[in-house]
Amino acid sequence: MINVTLPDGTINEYAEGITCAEVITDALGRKHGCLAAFVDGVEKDMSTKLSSSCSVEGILSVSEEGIHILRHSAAHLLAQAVTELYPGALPTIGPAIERGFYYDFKMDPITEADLKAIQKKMQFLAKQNAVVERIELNEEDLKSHFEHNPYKLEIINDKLEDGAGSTIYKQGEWYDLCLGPHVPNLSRLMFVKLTSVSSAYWRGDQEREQLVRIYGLVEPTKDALQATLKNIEEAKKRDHRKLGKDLQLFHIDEEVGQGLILWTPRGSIIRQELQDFISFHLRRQGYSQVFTPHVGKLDLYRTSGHFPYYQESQYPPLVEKDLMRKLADEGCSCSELANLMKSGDIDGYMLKPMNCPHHVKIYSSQARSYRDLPLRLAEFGTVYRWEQSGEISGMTRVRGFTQDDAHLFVTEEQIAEEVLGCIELVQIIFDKLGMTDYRVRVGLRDPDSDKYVGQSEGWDKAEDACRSAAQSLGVEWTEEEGEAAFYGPKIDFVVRDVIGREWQLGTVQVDYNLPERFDLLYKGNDGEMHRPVMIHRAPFGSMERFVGVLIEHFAGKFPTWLTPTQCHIITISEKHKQYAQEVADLLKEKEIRVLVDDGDDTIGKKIRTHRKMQPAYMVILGEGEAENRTVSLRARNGDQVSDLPLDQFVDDLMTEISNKEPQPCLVPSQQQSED
RNA sequence: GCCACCAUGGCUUAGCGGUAUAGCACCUCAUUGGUAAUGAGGAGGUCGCGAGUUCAAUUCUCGCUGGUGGCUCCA
Repeated sequence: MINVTLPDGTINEYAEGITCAEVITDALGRKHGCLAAFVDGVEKDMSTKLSSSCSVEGILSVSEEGIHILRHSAAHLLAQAVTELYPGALPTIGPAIERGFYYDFKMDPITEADLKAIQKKMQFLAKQNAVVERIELNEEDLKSHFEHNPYKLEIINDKLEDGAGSTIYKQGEWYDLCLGPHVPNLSRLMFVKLTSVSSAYWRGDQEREQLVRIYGLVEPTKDALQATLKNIEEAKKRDHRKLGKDLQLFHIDEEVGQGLILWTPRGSIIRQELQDFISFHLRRQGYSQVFTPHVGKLDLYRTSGHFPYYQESQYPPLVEKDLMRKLADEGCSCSELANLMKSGDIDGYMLKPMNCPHHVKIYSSQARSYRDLPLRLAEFGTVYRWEQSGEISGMTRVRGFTQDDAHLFVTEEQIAEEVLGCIELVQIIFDKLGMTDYRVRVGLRDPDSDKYVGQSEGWDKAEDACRSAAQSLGVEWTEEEGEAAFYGPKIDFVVRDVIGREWQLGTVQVDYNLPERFDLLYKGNDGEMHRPVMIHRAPFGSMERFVGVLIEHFAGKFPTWLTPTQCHIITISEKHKQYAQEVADLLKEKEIRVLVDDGDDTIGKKIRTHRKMQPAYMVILGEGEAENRTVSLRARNGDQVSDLPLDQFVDDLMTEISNKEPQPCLVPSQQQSED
C-alpha cells in the first residue's frame, strides 16, 4: 500500500500501481476535468502508475500548465491529421507556444485554404476520442520507429545520450517522439482552430531546409475558443498600420522606398509633441542639444568599427563621381571596388547608421577637463540601416528612423549616477503614457562569442554598472547573455503590446569601447589625462517605432495632448457658423488644435464621420449654445455634457492638455462605453 | 535574404480570356437638421510595373516592385 497526499492535505491509502486518474477520480468524482497531474510537483500523465507514496494534484485545462499540455497535444493531433492527409509529409517538431501551438513538416507547400480540411480532419480524429498512450522504448526500438524520418532521427541522435531510450506517445496507429505529458484522450482537443501557414528553417538554421509550419489555437471550451478568436480580431483593429492609414498619421510610398516613413501632418503633430515632451526633460537634466549631418566619411565608421562590422546592414556607400569614373576606366570590378573600400584605399561617404561617431567628434573638438563632465549631447538624429526586406514592417521595423538619441561622456565615478538619470527619464515617459507592461533586460556579452570588441576588464566594469543600476530601479529585471551591443552592455526596456508582442523601446548602454577607438581624453584634477566612458541612451528608441507602438497602445484614442485634432467643432445648422468660427478662433488662440465642420450634413452624419478620426472632443454648437455662449461636448465613448460655459471649457481643456492627462476627462463618464 | 500567399479609382470591394462592379469618400443641387448615414444627380480606374502566350489579357505564364504571415536578422 502507498500513501497519497492530496492538495487539501488529506492522505489516502491506495494499492501500489494505482494511476493518477484513479486517485483524482476517487478524490474529486468522475467529472474532475483534469487532463494531467502533478506527482510530487512534477507533471505526469493521468495514466501514470504510482509505485510509492507521493503527493498528487490534478492539472485543470484552465491552468497555465494545463493549457500548455492542451496545446502540445493539439500539435500532435495536427501532425496526425497532416500525415494522414498528406502521406509524404514528415513531422519534425511541434511545440506549444505562448498563444497556441505549431508543428513543422517537411512537405510540399500548402496554402491557407488547405487548413480547413486539416482542421476538419483534426476535429474528426478528436471525435473518435482515441486514448493517448505513453510507451517507453529503448534506443534501438526508438530508432526503428522513426527510421523513415531523418528529422526525428537527428533529434534522437542529438538529444539522447548513447544507449538511452525515450518515450513515444501513441494515439490510434499514429505516434510521435515525445516526453509528454499529454491529454489522456483526444476528445479534449475538439476546440481547435488552425490560423496560418508559413515556413521556418529546420532547427532555426538559415542554411538548412525550409519546412512548412502550421500555426493553430486550442482552448478547453467552445466559448473560450470564440473569446480568443474575438481577441485576435480586436487586436487586428488596433494594428498601427491600419490605424495609421485610417487616422492619416503616416504614409509609406513604394516610390520613396521600403521602410521609409513619410510623416503626414497629423502624425507629425504626435511626433512633435513627444519630442517637445522629451526636450523639456532633457533641459531639466542638463543635456545640450546638438545637430549633426546625415552622412559621414567611411573612415569615421572604420574608426568606430561600424563599417566593417555591420556592412551587410548598411545602405551602400556613396563614392565620388570622378573617382568612380576613374576606377571604371581602369576596369575596376565591383568586387575590387568593395575590397578597396574595405581596405580603406578609397574613401566615400555613408548614410549614418548611428549618431555616436558624430557626437564623439563634438566631444573631441575641444580639449576637455573633468570640469566639463558629464557632457551630455542630445539629438533627434535620423539614421539609416539596410534591414532585410522581409523584416520591414509598418513603423516598427524600418530603414530610416529618428532616434531620440544622446551620448553622455562621463568619468568612471559618474557612470552609476548618470545611468540612473537615464533610466529615470525612461520611467517618467512610460509612466506618463500609461505604459506599465514592460520588463527590464540587462544585456550582457555572450562569453562564447567573439563578436564583441574591447578589453574584458572594461566589460566587467560596465556590466556591473548596468546590473547595479537595474537593481536600484525597483522593477523586475533579468540578465541575458548575448544581448549586449558589440561595444558594451546595455539596459533595455521591453514593452509588451496589446497583442502580447514585445518591442524593445528605451535603451541605455555603457560603452568603454568608442572612447578607446577615438582616443578620447580629459584632464583630471590630478593633472593627468584620463579616458572618459560613454553612455548611449534613447528612451523612446526610435520615434517611428515608439509612435507605432503608441498607436496600438491607445488604439488610436490618444490622450488629448497627443491627439492631432483635439476638438472637432460641429454645427447643428448653417445659422451657427459664425459662433463656431468664434469658438474655433478662441481655441486656436490658445494653441488648441481644432477643426470646424459647418457643412450641411445632418448632425448624426457629421458625428459618424468625425468619430473615425478620434478627436478628443466633438464640440456641438447650435441654437442654445450660441445664445448662451456655451458648448456641448461629446466624448469618444458617446458620453455627453451640455451647456458648458465657453470660458470654463477653454480653461479646463488647457489644464487637461498641460497636465498631459492620460485620457480626455472633461466629459464625466455616465454609462458603459459604446465603443 | 528565405518560404508561402496577395496587389482592381482616395478607402473597402465584385468580377472575368473580349478594357470592369458596388458602397464610402469627393463634386453639384435641393434640404436647416440636436448626438452613429436627408434626398437626387455627377465626376473619377491604361485593374502595381515590365515582358511572354493569344485574334484578344485586368483575367494565363515568367520577371520585377510593394504588401501580408512566418523564419533568419536587428549597432
